[in-house]
Amino acid sequence: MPRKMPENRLDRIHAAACAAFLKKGYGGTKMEDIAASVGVGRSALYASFPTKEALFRGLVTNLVEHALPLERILQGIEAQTLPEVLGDLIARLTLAMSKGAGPVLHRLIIAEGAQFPELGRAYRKGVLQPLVTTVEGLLELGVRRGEFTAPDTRLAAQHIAGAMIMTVLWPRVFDPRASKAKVLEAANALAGMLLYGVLKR
Amino acid sequence: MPRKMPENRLDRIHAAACAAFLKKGYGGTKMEDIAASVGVGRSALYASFPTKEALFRGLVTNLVEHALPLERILQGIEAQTLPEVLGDLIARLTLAMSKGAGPVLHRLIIAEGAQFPELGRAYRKGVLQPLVTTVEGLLELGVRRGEFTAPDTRLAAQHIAGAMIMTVLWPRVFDPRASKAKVLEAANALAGMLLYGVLKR
Amino acid sequence: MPRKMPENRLDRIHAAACAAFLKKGYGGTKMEDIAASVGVGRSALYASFPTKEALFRGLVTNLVEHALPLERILQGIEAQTLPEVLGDLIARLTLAMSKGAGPVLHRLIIAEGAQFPELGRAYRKGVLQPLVTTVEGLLELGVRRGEFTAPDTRLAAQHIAGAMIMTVLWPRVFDPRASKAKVLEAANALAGMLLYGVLKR
Amino acid sequence: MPRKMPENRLDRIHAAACAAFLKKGYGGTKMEDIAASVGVGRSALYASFPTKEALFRGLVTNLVEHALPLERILQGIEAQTLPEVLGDLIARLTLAMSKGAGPVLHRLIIAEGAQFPELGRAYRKGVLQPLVTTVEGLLELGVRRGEFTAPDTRLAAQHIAGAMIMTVLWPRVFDPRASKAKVLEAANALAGMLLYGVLKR
DNA sequence: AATGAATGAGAATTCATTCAT
DNA sequence: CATGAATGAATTCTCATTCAT
Repeated sequence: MPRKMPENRLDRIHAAACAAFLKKGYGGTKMEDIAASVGVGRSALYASFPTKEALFRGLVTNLVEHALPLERILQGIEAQTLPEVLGDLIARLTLAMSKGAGPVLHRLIIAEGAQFPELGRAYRKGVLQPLVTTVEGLLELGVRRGEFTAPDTRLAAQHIAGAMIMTVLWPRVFDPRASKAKVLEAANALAGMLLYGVLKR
Repeated sequence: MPRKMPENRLDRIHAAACAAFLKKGYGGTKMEDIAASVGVGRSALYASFPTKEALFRGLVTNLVEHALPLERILQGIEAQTLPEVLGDLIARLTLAMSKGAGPVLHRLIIAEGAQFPELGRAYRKGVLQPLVTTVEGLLELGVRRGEFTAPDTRLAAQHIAGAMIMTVLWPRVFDPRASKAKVLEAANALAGMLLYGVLKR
Repeated sequence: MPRKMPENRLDRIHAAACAAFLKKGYGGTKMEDIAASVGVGRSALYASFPTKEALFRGLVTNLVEHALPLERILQGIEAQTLPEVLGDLIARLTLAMSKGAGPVLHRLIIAEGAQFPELGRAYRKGVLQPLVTTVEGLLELGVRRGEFTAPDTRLAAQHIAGAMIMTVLWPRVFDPRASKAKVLEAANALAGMLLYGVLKR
Repeated sequence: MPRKMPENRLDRIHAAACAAFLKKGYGGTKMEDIAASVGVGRSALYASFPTKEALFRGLVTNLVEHALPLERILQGIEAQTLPEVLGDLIARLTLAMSKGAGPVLHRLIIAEGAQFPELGRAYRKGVLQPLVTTVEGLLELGVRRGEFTAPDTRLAAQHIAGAMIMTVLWPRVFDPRASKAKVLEAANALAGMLLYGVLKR
């Protein structure tokens, strides 16, 4: 069986690297960890990537590209009113970002962003900016319409984006034993809180 | 004049290590980086710490101990009504955690927590739990009094805590060029949003 | 052609390590000494042994196992009378122990035994005890038969064993310029002296 | 009490170094080991010796000078017949060499002689040669008188010297639990065996 | 294309030695 | 003089990367 399936070889490496980098960080991950996880020898990895750094960059770049399914989520929103749209966006996007390798990306950027400035830039451009901009757009529209209130829409959008990311990160980083099932609840609760606050009306 | 001040030697090492670990992470930081920053030779560090790992653990443990000036902040709050108390707590604590080495700790835990499980535990016990518990306590009281609304006070408290941490982290991690002056504004804006939401009443 | 013979790699390392440890002792031997002698880079050694200490232990353990060809020697003895058997044993065993890496072991144990207690134990169990016990057995038999005289057979056996080891060690340690050709003579002379003493009858 | 007794400072260092080098060998002994044992700081040693090597050389040279109390022993011998003189010499010298730091020297030379050739030479010249020569002299005299028999008096003398050294070494190196009380017995038994052999007459 | 043996550039750590006090 | 802090050279061990097969 020398011809297994070289097609998704790259994907399998990415998956293995993803898990390894998540657990040990860039510096703590050995090429052997990844190779063993894929089931090949160290040297085989070098057929797909010239260096460990290239592998890492490729992985993160790839994650960035799929991290924010904005368009898919936006198209799926059927709500009519602006507040409902924003709430749906927050809840659905948070949920979507929690799936699969989503949480990994944020963690890697927080951990290694300073050492790989261009990855930080790519993340900001590909994830943070679109997210913040989209939210800010909705907020501004709402403020103009008198439906939302926010002294500084950009700051508010940043806080909303940050809270979403933190919600995605929480079970992985701060609560290892958390049941994955709670993700949906958490996303909805977040949306509610950001829209209505905790103050009873 | 290296023979002059062995008094605060440990503090100086901690400060240098703090900066280095923040920038490069644990694995990426060389003892030489720290030593050079302190202004001594590599081996001088070993007079204060037996290993690099011990230095890291000591640093993080120290950061954990000073990360959450809960009591000081609580005593400083003069507000009377419950909503004002919670808002003050969020704003002041977020501001306090943004000072000095505060942001470093969160970043290190997110980055290296998986490799140093006991540090993760110490962080959860010394920072996360007190913060979440305190906020949850206020929320529950408010809910009982009919002043707050929250379907799941624990989840809400987690979200609030998470948002505070993310606010602390944001300028360091996601927005390197952000002016430090905005921290106060950001903290206040966060408190406002979490209390009132973005929905106009 | 370094890719040619990984077969006896371990043996070659052992041989090189043997020579190096003999000349410089454990502490004085650098991994590089051994590597250079084998003709490989430092790191190649770590494919065969996890640490320098493991290499040393492995070597000594190996030497212990082959240090005392008691059975082979005993089977080769054709003498009939007990005195002749003992004399043959002393002479032949001393000669055999002088061959190859034999002398190295005794020297290493004397030099490093205190730092590696378990190696000392292995040496006592694998070399000293069998040798002393065998000699003591012959002595006791002879004493019972009235052919030997020894107030304390165990002490006598220890002295005989010690004299044999010293004879093996002498040319290497105390007389670097001694011709190797004298080994046979020395072994025979030792056997004669231990049997008959120097006193003329 | 800043002026304790710097007189015997050198002796105390020698004693401490002796114990340390015996236990760990030259390479394995740290200056701190010795300093701590003397009860001073590392740097204080450098007032007495310029380097670790000089300390070691000085120690060994000193030991060599006192290792073989030939004259004292010879003067103490009251025996009249040649065999008795030789027997007394062997027994008394072996006993004398077992006292104090005696065994240390032989062990150090066996262990480190190859790394310090001049110490080996000093040992051969100051210990081995006088011992072998003296014994050989007695043997030759005895052979001429018809009292001793030895095909090769030099070889016989070497064996006797070697057996004596080994007897001195045995309890320290090969039998750590041996009671020190047995030394006298062992010395006498050795003398008997070397004179008369084990063969019953 | 894949392997595994080999490499060499580090990185942490140790320790003899120095020197200001 | 003695000390303790500091140093820097050495040494072990690791790991990304290469290359003959």
